[in-house]
Amino acid sequence: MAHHDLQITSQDCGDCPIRHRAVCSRCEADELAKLEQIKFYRSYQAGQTVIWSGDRMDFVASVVTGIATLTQTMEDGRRQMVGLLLPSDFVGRPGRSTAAYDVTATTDLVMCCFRKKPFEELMQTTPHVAQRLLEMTLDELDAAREWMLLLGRKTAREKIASLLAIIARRDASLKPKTAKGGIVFDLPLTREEMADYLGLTLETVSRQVSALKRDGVIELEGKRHIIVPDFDRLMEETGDDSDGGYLN
Amino acid sequence: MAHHDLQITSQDCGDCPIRHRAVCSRCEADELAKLEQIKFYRSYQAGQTVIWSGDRMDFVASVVTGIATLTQTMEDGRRQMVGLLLPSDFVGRPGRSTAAYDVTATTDLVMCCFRKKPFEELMQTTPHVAQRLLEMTLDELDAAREWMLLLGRKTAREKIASLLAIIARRDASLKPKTAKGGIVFDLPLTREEMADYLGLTLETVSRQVSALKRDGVIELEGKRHIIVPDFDRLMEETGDDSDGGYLN
DNA sequence: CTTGAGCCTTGATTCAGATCAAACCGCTGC
DNA sequence: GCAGCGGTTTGATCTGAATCAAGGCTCAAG
Repeated sequence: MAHHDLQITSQDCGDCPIRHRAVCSRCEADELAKLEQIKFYRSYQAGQTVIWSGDRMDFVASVVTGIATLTQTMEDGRRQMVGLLLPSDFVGRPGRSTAAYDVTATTDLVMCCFRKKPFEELMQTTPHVAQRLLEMTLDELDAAREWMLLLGRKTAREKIASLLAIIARRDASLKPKTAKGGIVFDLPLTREEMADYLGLTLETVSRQVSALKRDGVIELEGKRHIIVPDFDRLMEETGDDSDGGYLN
Repeated sequence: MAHHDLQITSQDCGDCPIRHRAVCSRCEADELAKLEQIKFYRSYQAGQTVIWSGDRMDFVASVVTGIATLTQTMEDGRRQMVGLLLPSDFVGRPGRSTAAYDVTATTDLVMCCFRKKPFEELMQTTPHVAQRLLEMTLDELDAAREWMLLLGRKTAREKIASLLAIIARRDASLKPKTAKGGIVFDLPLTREEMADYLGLTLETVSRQVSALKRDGVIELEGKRHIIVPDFDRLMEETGDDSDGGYLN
């Protein structure tokens, strides 16, 4: 309801950290100029709700920095995360006027927003935005289907290992290049959020993280900082095919 | 490997049963003519595999009649269905050269195929195909997220009720209009396929179907023919919000 | 009419993960 | 210094669905 969002000094798209990955990545200079005219930034603090499911939503947006989650909640409170939004990911759906999911900032978050109407018009006239959005949506659909296999058929231990592998990979693709021979990253999620992601309880998440630590698959520094001494070993624990099969 | 597909007499797009729902639904006469030039039909018998995951796939296609499934399989044989393809649904991904999932015909199946190269070129030149494909992909993504809630958080009974409701609804939207006061349809899936859809075992599926029957939520005629005397009652069993919330 | 294959149901038992319960850790604010 | 709180761990117990194991139904082929 109330927006606690801060206005941010407008920024040049040329300097944007997600310029080459987001929905605008295919745009030529003239298209970018048009986008720049209708864009505005919003910031949210960690823990804040960006939108509630069912609320009117008159903008679409890209995550610039920080992490947000998409969740669905049943009447009795059971929750399932259905999307984990990292920088460059897209929020909202052209052609839909209300939000279908709760969107929550899990870290401090900056989003680059476009009012929906102008954005939709722009999609009609500049094919590069629509093209890129289709590509991103297809990628998300693939990710959702991978996630369905995890939810439907994997054991608790495999689920945890899979989530760690996913975060490690995504993290690696954002960071320039970390020291080799041991992947290191911070969990951006609480145990409860991990549980909502994986379709488990937070107690089971905690137990299985401890078990992976006990078995030497991971090391912990504090509760959030993860060290993976042997990534292949972690991959074995995910239950996935060894050959990731990420061919085009 | 071997294709047991039959060639079908070419058909006029104007008479096509999915003309107004498939990826071609937005096309003008001239665009349709171009599509018509590169299309060809393929038929598969119930049970046949259309494509294996990892296989080269040089076409994309629409389901014209019949039902197909998308499934993922783990090395040890655990299977999860990740897509249920009804008439007008789209198969394949522009810009990808190998199949990501197993595609199987669960009933006799006719697909309208387009060679990938020409289809991709056509997408560049005729915006209506790309637009419609984006819309369909976004719909699929929403369905996948609904499915994730089901897999992660619903009980076996709720899963069965949800699947029956989904099939009933999809069925109703294809058929012109059935007699009111009691929805009636045939299950297009075996118990095992239902289990693969829901992340359950076939025994649990069988037990819960029996339980819903015992409790009067559904009636059975044979093993596949379902009668739903009170659709609201079935909806209560799904665990979903009563107000479907399907506002645009 | 019998046989067998595919599909389905039902029962007995087991077990992975949920639930219930307690306590711990690392903060922040006083 | 310590009270309080959010996040986390760990233990004990329970339970829903998996697993293991028979049979049953239907239909097609012999």
